Amino acid sequence: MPELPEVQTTVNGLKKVLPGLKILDVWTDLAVKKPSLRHFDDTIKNLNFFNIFKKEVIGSKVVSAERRAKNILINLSNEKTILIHLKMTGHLLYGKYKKTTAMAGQVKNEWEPAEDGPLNDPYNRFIHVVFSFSNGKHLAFCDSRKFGKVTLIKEGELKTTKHLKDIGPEPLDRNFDLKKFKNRIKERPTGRIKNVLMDQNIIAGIGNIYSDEMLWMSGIHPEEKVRNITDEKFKKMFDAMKEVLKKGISLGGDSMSDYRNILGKRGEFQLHHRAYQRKGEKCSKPGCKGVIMRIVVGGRSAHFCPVHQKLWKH
DNA sequence: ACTAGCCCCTGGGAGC
DNA sequence: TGCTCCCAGGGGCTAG
Repeated sequence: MPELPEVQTTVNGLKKVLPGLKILDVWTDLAVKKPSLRHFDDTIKNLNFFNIFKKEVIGSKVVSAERRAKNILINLSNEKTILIHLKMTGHLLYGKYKKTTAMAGQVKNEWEPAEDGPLNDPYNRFIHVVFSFSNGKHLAFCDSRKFGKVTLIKEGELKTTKHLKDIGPEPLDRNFDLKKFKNRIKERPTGRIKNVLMDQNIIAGIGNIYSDEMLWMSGIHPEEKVRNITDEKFKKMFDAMKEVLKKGISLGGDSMSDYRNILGKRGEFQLHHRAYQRKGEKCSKPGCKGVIMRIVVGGRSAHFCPVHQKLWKH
């Protein structure tokens, strides 16, 4: 599940390869397959709008790439920005692709990695959008469940677009200190901490994996009400948040599921899970005798240790 | 303010 | 081998 560390890993890769490249073409299969181009969001919801998108980006150069929350922003020389949200199963792949057009009498119109392209991993085969660049390489948007979105943001609308305007502060910003963290979280005093941490409008970029991990580390039950959390616990949770997100980035993200970096390679954070997807396993906290369990919180699975992550008692 | 529930979507795993 | 059923979940949405 792409969360902040996975999106950052992708953006770190894009920063190295995209700036200066001119976009020559854009292809999608979403135009010919039902249910059309919902992936291109409001402004680009049908083929006509995809053609507008194409017209807007072809011929411009990539200036820079950045991350905001779980969104990838690719800034273009025409002062527009391509916004990509990977949602659950999306990732971007950079390298050489070849287009296959015909097979067994049927018109096929798909792309596959060339030998020197991104790794031909089974999870890298769901290609739905391909950008072609002036250096002969491609950027492919791969997304098995097709939840991801591609949008074009016009000049001056980055601050006001609905995709970004309500997003909370970046947890790894130097300026984002314990006091600000606490104030943001406490805006939802009756909320359950797991839900509040994953609310993008409170803090940006945290999803199911990293919220489970930071709560495990700080010894807080995922259903704990925010108003019950002590200052001491806030400090632990804040430190755990920074640690776990930085660790995720340094390990190249989490590839327990289908996330891959832009070269098609796995990250390694999944090898360091303490809670997420460890239901039934012994808690790895030294001295703790708990067994990790799974419950549903806010419609999402939450994994935690019932021994060292107890609910506050009244 | 908050929650539950539904929806988008489809590969993969379990069960038969 | 192949069928059916269920699950995963980010985020948008509605209804309560």
